[in-house]
Amino acid sequence: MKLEKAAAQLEALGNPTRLQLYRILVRAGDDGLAVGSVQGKLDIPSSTLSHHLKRLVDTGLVTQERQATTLICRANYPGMNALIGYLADECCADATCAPAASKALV
Amino acid sequence: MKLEKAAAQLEALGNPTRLQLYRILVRAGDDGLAVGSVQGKLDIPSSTLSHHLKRLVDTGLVTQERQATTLICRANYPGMNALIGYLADECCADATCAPAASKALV
DNA sequence: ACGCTATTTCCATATTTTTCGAAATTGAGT
DNA sequence: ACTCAATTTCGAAAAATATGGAAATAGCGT
Repeated sequence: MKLEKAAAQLEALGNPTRLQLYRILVRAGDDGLAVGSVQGKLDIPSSTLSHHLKRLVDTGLVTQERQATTLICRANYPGMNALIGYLADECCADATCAPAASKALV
Repeated sequence: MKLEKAAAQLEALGNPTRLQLYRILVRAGDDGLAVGSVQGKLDIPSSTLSHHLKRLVDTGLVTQERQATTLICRANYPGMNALIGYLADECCADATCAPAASKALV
């Protein structure tokens, strides 16, 4: 994982609306969720939602798949895990990282 | 961990310069690093560095401690772990999270 | 082809972020 | 008090982001 990519993903998640959006997709699981359904849950204009979604897709945190007229969105778990791995790796490079939490990631 | 706080921390790390800065502090370990030393490694103007550092401190990812005229900066490991925990928690809320990695965090 | 629904793109604006020189501040040490 | 070094604050300009209305597009079903 390159620093630039990690930063882009972190920035993508670093917006309350997008973090909430991502969380909704995570909750939806493997079935994913149509853009319209997400919109219903977030109650924001479709154009705004589309912009945020694009950001998440572009950074590799979300994938999309067409099903007829609707677009199914899914959280990209491996992508998130790579990011978490990157952070944990940084965090524990020094081994003084307090909790055993991220060590389990190694 | 509240969504707002998580988003603020993610946004703070979501800037290449700040992520690099944070990484430098992580590498420095418990001894921490003076602002001036960090500046030497990053080669950016002090005022710019100060702004970035403030952002990391404000979001709780970095702590600072005065030692005479120099300010020692340290990565806040527990803070980072809380963030990683939050992300992992989100990621695995659905249990379809592919790798076993973040499961170990629970 | 037409109509319908879902979603995106275009465009424009308000806000926030990034950047950094210059000036101010802080805290020894003398 | 004075000076030097370290760091922050001020002020300001350029760039990026966030937001959303309106128009365009895509893809069925008829």
